[in-house]
Formats: sequence, structure tokens, C-alpha cells
Amino acid sequence: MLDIRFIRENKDLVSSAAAKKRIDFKIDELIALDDKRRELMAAVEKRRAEQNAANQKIAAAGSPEDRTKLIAQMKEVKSALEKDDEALKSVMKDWQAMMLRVPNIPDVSVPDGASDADNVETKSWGDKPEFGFEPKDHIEIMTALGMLDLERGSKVHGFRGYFLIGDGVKLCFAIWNHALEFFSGKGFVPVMPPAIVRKLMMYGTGYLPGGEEDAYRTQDDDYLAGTAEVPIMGFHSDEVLEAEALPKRYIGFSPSYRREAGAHGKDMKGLIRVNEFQKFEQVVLCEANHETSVRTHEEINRNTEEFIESLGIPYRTVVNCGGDLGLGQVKKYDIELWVPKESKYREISSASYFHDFQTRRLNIRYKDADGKLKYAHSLNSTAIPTPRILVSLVENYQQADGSIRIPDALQPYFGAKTIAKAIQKKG
RNA sequence: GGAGGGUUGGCUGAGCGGGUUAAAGCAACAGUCUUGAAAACUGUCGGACCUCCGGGUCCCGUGGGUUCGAAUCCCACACCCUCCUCCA
Repeated sequence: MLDIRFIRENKDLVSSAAAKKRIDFKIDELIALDDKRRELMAAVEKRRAEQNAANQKIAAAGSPEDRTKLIAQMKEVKSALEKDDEALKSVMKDWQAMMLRVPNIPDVSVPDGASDADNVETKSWGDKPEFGFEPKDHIEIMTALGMLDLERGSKVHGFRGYFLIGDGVKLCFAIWNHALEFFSGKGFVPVMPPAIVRKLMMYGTGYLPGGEEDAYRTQDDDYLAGTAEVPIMGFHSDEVLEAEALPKRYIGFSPSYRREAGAHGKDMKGLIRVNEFQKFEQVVLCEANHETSVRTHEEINRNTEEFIESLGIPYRTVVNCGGDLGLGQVKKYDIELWVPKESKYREISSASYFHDFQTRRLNIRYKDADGKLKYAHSLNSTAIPTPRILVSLVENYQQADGSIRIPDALQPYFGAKTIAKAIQKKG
């Protein structure tokens, strides 16, 4: 959410922001609606003032006759007030709905473009593995080693269902343990939040309105969060934080649910795109300062890069183009990991900053040095998702004999150097 | 799922239809006093929006309703507490 005063004063900026994000937004309709809103507000407030003044008189009226007369007068004021008030309510409803769809302004450094095809590579790291054999995909490798069962996954869950089994599970635990230690070592406070969240939290983080189709909703009208960002941002909603307590840095770990409603043709098989997964997520609240946001954004993205480097998996980082940004994002980096069998990079992480777009919706403020209340800035970045990370890990570390070498950093957690055969026979 | 109690400003807590645009206390901040501090005294002491910068409006869990007028009455919902039931 942007400040309506800012929107009014920067019509062209907001308009070109929408264009850059490929979002259809008619700024003039909003301004016209806001004019109407102000006009009605002034009218209603004037009548209310009149009413308040009359209330004093009625209360203090000496004779019953005066009293009756004043009440009769006020009845007329009331009906006029009700008419304006109803008009105002109706305008407010449209106004609020429209305000929730005003896009945040992308940073000038965000490249122009329509889709992820226009994202710009800013960095690449690691040597792509050279195999002396025909490399297999993660499905074949993991299934053969008894780590993954997709057939039973779809039997039980349906499309995009999976079972992780045996060393597949142990490998996830090794990654989680490594991630927990790695990110808490960088000063992030670990949090396991509720993944079932109230609708308000989905609005606050900007997943609603607009993302209705991609989120699971319960019969109680709650939502299953697609990321720990949602509940962790809600954690401090409606709070005034101490300036000295900033930045707040959290490393959330939660199940994540995504319907993938718009992705039916994509990634039909395997662990790239699933409805239910686990994810470590970095969430930061910092002071309301653009430079601090930019610096923190670079930091949290770098944290994830370092984590991937610790796993020794080749990656590249891209800066997302305008058309690939969400409503609230100012700028976003994606980290993409090399997937040998597909011979391409696949997204594993997304790091964004929002300025006060989310905190304005969630009412997260702090008192600055002058004692003034300000909306904090918010940022988040994937730390590591499972099981998607297994796709690249397993394919990059596969050996000619079908075994998988365990990355050095994971060996202490995994307790072995390789996964060589199924610990549980298929069948 | 059932029964009951509750939700007022940073905190405690009064108010239960009109003189309250919420009493009082605590905490906080500033000043007086003091070598300094404490105490005492004096003052300040929530937020949002609109503004012709005089001021005005709104906020007593949320949303509706009754009324000339609602923190106060009615309805719905949310959350918290206690007990019963169920349960990993």
C-alpha cells in the first residue's frame, strides 16, 4: 500500500511504475475517486460537528419545549447526514479495493521487460559438472536409490504429490540442520510460525488481493501460507517497535503451500514444482531508509548465495525485470541453480525489498530518534527450500554408478559421504 | 463441540444513554529545588485523517443496528481466561 498523499503528488511516477510492472492500473480513476472521497468526508464531518454542538445544547436545555424543538431540528440533520454517510461508505469501499491494487514503485535499477525471460544475469558462480557419462535426472536417481516415490505420491496426494523416503528424508534433515546453524550464525532468530494464517496476513504481505487462485483456503476462511514470510510479517503487526531493536532478523522455517493454479502445463514431473514443501525464509524489518533497505537486500541475497556456495552447487543470480515483479516489490533478485539434465538454471531463491508497502498494510511502526512514528521497511529472501534444492543437489553430485556424493558441508549432518543404495527395497 | 466470564489510552482501572472530544493512579518526559540523585512541587503526557492552519472529524476488540445523541442498549463475529468434551 502506498500513501494516498504520495500517490496524488506523484501521479506520473505511479503510472509509469504500473507500466513497468505490466500492471493495468488507471491512476486517474483512483484520483477521481479520492476527490469524491474527500468531498464526502468534508460534508459528513461538517454535519457531525453540527450534531456534536447540538448535543451539548440538548443536554443543557432548560425547558422541555426547547429540548423537543432541538431534537426535531436534529432529526433533519440526521437524515442529511445518513445520506452523505452512505455515499461515503460506498466510495470508501471502492477506494480501499483500488488502493490495495496500487503497485509499489520499482527501483530505477530494475531492468525493463515483460517476463522472466527478460531478467538480467548479474553473477554466476561455480563450475558446471562435466560427466563422463550420460547424466540422469533427479527423478531417476532418487527413485533408484529409494529416496523418492512419485507414483505413490500421486496415488495419495494427486497431481504433484511425492513421498520422500529413507536417505531422501535424511538429506532434507541434513540441509535443515545446516541451514539452521548457518543462518542463526548470522544473527537471524529462528522462528517456526503458524502456516495457517488469517486472511488479513495475506492482504498485509500483498499476496491478496490478486493471488486468490494460488493459495489454499480453509473452511474457516483462513489461508495456508505459501511462505513463512506471511506469518512472520504478521508477528509484529499492529506494533510499535523500539528503534534500537531494529533491524529485526528472523529465519523462519515452515511448511509452504501453493496451488500452482496457473502452472498446469509446467514442470509436470519431479520435485521442481510441488503443492507442499518446507522452506527456510529470511525476513527482516529495518529502519525506514532507502539506503538501509538496499544494503540489507544485498546482504540477504548474499547470505543465500553463500549458503548455496557451501553446498558447492553452480548458480547464477538474476535481477528481475519490471514485468516479473510482484505488486509490492521494489526490486528482486532470483538465485537459480544449475540443473544438469535440463541443461539450464532453475530458480531456488527470491530476495525482495518492499520499502513500507507491507508494513503500512500491517501497521508495523517504530519510533525514530525524533520520537516520530514511522513505518518500518521490510525485506525477505528464501534461505533454502526443500525438496526443490534436492533436484540440483542430486543431479550435480551424481556419480557414474548411480550413487550420490554428499557435499562436504552436509556430511557432518548426514553422517555419511555418499548415498549408494536404497536403505529400503522398493516394493 | 458445550457452559460461563472478559476485551477501555504504555500499564492498572473508573464509567453502564446526554455537561466525558474517557476520571484517577502508575510509568514516561521537561522544569523548579539540589553539588548530584531521590523525594516534593509544577507542567507535558495516544493515534489516524481532513484543513481556508482558526480548527474539525474519527478511534473504548471488529462489523452492523437502535437513538436527536452510544464506551454505555441490541445483534453478529474475532480474540483472551476458566471449566467440561475431544485429541497428537
